Amino acid sequence: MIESHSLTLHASIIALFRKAVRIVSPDSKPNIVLERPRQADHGEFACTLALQLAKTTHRPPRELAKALIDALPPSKFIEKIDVAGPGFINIFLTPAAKQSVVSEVLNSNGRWGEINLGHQRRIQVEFVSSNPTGPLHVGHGRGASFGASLANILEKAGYRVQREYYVNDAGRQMDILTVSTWLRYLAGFGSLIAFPPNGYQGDYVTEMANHLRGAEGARLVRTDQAVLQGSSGFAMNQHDDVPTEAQIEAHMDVLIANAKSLLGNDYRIVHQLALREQLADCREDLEAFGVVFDEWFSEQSLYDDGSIAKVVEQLAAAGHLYVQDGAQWFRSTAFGDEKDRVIQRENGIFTYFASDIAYHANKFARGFDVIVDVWGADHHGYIPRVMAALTALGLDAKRMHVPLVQFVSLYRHGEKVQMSTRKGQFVTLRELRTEVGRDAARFFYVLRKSDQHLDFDLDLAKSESNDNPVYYVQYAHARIHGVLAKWGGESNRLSQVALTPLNSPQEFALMQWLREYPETLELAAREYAPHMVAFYLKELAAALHSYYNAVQFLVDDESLKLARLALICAVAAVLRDGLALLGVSAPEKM
RNA sequence: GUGCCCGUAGCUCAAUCGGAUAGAGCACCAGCCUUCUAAGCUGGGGGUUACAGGUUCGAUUCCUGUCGGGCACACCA
Repeated sequence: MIESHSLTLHASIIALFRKAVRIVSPDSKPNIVLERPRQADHGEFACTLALQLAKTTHRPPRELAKALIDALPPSKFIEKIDVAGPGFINIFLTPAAKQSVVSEVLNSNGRWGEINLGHQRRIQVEFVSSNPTGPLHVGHGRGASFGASLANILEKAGYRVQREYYVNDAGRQMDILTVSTWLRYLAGFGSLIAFPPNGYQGDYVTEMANHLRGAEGARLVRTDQAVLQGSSGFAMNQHDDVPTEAQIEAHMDVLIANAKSLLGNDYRIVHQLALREQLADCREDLEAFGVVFDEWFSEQSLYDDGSIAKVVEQLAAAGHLYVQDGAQWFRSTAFGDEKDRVIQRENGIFTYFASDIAYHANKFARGFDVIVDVWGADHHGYIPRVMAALTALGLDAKRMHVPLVQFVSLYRHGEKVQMSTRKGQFVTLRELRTEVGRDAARFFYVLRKSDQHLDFDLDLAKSESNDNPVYYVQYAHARIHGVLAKWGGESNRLSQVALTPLNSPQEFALMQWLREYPETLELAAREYAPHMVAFYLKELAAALHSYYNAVQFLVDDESLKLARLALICAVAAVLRDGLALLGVSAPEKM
């Protein structure tokens, strides 16, 4: 990390206050915090130290504030200090201290905003992790945007980040996809079996069936009687009664079992084809969305290498398991969960919870200092049991964090669009990307707090995409580039120019925003809140547009011109950097 | 029923670990292009922060309760 002048400025002012406290109130050890006042006439920094100390010292805050200011050692950065309101200490920087940020940005080689919050600790961000049973939909898009932006921000904040996708390639949902593909394949050879209501009904399944036919010919065809052997047959068309949920699931169980026994080792061929095609599709889709993973971690591998059996043994050996009704239970209530959880079913099959324990134990074994799981909000009840299991294994569950991303509701023609992956009635991420564009989609997704429901109005996003705030930010960047292009000089020169001509309110406002960039990133990284970066960029763009309308850049006064160009060049650099963190492009022309 | 999240301008949302006069965008009204991009700017109206208490110098923020919305409460994944 570069030694930031901005941070030393911040730190040096805190150091001044620490000295002042030693004189005014030697016994106090307060946590000294500098705030950014919302209003410009409250200075560049504000300190609430006097208000904090008032309680313990039993002295009026304004009097304390005055005493602190008197005791403050002089600083070349500080123009003046005021006491305001109930006892705020407002600090006003000298013009030179404010202007210096411009050359800092321009001389940072694109590293402005880097902070050392992470101290190069290893952090894993796992996100999306959607079942590879169909195309990603708009809900996954939010998780993808959030996770990818968060990972970028954490990297900028000094963490070594690994981006991971957990592939649920081992469960029943994959079996259902496999059977669905096979049934479509059979239908292509004249099978009359009714397609089960809980099968995957999207067109992509038929496509995979065609690929299967191309690769294997008629080799995998079996008779309808054999495929349906042992099923109640409710799903045949002649049946009028509406089947119950349990009947539907039982029917699927029979189909899966029959498929496995009828196809033998060839079942794996169908399974692998479906998995391979879905993963490839998913990866391509995400990459086009600007979301790239370092690792695609297979759930199946945890079965194959015995990891799951191993953690279950570990838990058993530690006395955390018991048997009831033939199933094996984990006593998670001993670790704060509200009820105990089944880890191995009566039929001997491990639950998803079991593989999840093994997966998280594996993450810890890989040596990450911090583990971040980005989950949908509907999984919130799942957190305590995973934490419980990790604690039971002797791992430090506090190193795991689970930011929850709330649902996305899609609106089309003013009506809520119902989404169901199985029935194939959903708007896919791919469709969304095509309709509103990658930049708008990525920005729109992180434009609200992750724990807030997101209403995505497709018509608005499509028909009035010019109103999308992303264009506002990108336009600021394009405008700056336009000016620099018109000027035609060497941008590198600008990092050396004298900045003293910059003294208008708009210029000081812009410089203040530039200085806040690292602080915004620190907060966003701390709180796992990429939306802060999006809001920051809107503010910075607003300050730029305002400035753009107020002054002329290419003026005759050479020193004034260069100083102004240096300022907007620095603004462009920060806009570009911030947009990149969010996976949004920074066009030079619009 | 129990647990978690949420409730802020007409609408969509912010608000820097409790800070100063709660801010933007959209919509509405009035202005600004002979000059570097008007996808822009300037100004204006719009609020009992769901409600009632509590904690303190200070509460949208923390605590309790009520009302309203979402989600979760499997030997599913």
